[in-house]
Amino acid sequence: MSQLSSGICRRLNEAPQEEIDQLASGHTVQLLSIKKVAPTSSSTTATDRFRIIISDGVHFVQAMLATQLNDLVANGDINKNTVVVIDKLACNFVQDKRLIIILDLHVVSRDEEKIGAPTAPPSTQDAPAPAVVEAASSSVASPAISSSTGQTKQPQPQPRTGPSGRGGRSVYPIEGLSPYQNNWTIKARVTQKSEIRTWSNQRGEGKLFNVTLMDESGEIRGTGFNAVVDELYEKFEEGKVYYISKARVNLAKKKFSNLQNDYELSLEKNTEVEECLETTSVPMMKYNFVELSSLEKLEKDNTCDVIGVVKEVGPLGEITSKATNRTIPKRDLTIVDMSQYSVRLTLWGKQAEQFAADDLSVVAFKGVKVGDFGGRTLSMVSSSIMSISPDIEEAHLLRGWYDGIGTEKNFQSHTSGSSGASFGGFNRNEMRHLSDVKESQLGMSDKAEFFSTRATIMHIKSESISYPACPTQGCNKKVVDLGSGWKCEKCDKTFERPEHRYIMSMAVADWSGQAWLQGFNEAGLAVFGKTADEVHEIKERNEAEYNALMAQASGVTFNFSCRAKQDTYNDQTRVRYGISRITSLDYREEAKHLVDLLKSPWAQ
DNA sequence: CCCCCCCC
Repeated sequence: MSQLSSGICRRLNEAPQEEIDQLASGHTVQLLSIKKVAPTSSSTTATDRFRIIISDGVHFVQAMLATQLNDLVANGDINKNTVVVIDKLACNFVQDKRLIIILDLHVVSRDEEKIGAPTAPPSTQDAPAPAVVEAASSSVASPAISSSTGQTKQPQPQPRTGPSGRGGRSVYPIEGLSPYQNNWTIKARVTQKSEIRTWSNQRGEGKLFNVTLMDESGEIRGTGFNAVVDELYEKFEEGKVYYISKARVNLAKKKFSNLQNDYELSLEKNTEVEECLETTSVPMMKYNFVELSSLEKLEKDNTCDVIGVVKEVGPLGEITSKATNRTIPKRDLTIVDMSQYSVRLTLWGKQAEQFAADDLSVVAFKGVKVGDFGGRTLSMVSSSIMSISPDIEEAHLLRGWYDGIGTEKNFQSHTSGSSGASFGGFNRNEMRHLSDVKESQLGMSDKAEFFSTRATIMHIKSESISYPACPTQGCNKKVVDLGSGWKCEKCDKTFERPEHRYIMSMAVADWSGQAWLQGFNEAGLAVFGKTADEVHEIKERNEAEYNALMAQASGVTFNFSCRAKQDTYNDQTRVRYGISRITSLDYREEAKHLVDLLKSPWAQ
């Protein structure tokens, strides 16, 4: 049986604020209960908070587990009756309550019985009872603590203990900040500082910037508006540590940040910021990594932290923003992790241009945004941080795994899904035979369904394979021949000549059956190797040559990604299969896939 | 008080 540090619970409950620091570590306690407190947002584990009742065998008190220790609960490392040594804690005085936060601990033993018959410590006039933090939205902490003895405690009046810590400052852990307290100072590292951004909408206009502030207990986002931008923007430097006080604590909007904090700071005109040169106790960066396999559980537009091996570095490209018409450099990376998933991650601007990691580097990303194009994608945003080969445990683990066995692995991509067209590589997991597509009635429900298939073109309806389209980039609407020119109703413009685009219907077959697929411009280009304009011109000029072209296209095999969807035409409802992607067979890839199949568990 | 972050 373990020896507990009897007396510590009572002391934690009674010690004045300035003495708590001396109680901060080395105590052996038993965890009587670990309970998740009401989460503030739906399903993410990132925001879970655990309330723990710790016992010294005589008394028990409540504490919160710092969120960076949540894994201990998730992994089952700590449990009811686990005996641990608290290596670090912080106590935080909130109005008439005190809030104990366990910052670090290690397990002494697990399979223990409950030790002793601990009771709630006697209440004292001088010491506030431990706070119960229910959730971000609770405006008043619950006065009750649950316990095996069924006792409850009433909140005690809060004695105003004087500020402690360096130079008369009361340094609070970020984790303990809440709107219900003033006179705090945090000591935090700026891990990220945004550009100054301006906005203009119905409610007005202005400018702002964000910083991410971090200490050993947690992190919080700070925002400064307008005049505060002028005041503080230059003062903050990424990587430096500051004492910050007199900022307002507001509820955070979770959708726009994955920081583990229910609150954020509004930096005000009178907010005090002073650089602190003693920085050793403040860690450099905090991550809350999610596995790539679990990205589908996150909603679009959430942000997350991921760490992966950069398996592919795409070429530098650029896109033209539809909203602003500006061109923006971009580069796609494909990253993979130990969950054996891969995902595309897009870099923008300078980061896209200057990306220069070695092949197969481990790269950590903080605060990247989740997209749902063809499944799941990730994108850097202004508040994201990319760190190449970071010196952190997760990076070393991943490095070792990848170099050891990861190289040989196949990675599942996030490109199936039912949310959009297929992207990138051909998705073999959605591979169906044509008979299977029909038998399983894909597309017979109300929503579109997606599948891939390898099939051979048997016949192309050759009477009409293209239409005259508007040449405006991205319009593609059919234009009307006015005799004097071609008019686009949508663009309200007349053009000297149209740009033909493919629209074709073709019969394809595999060993199991056949189907009619609808193909558009991309499909025509792949099948004929010519633009629709060129083929149109051939058709006008030389019927025999056109027919030869059609004949040539038959008998060729492609991989198709298709969208199956019901539609009704002339009172007849049927499923149509649209080609969303078509690729020529790459025999090397096909053979590799066959080898993978042979190696897969169900082939053994 | 922002929360846009672009394209397929």
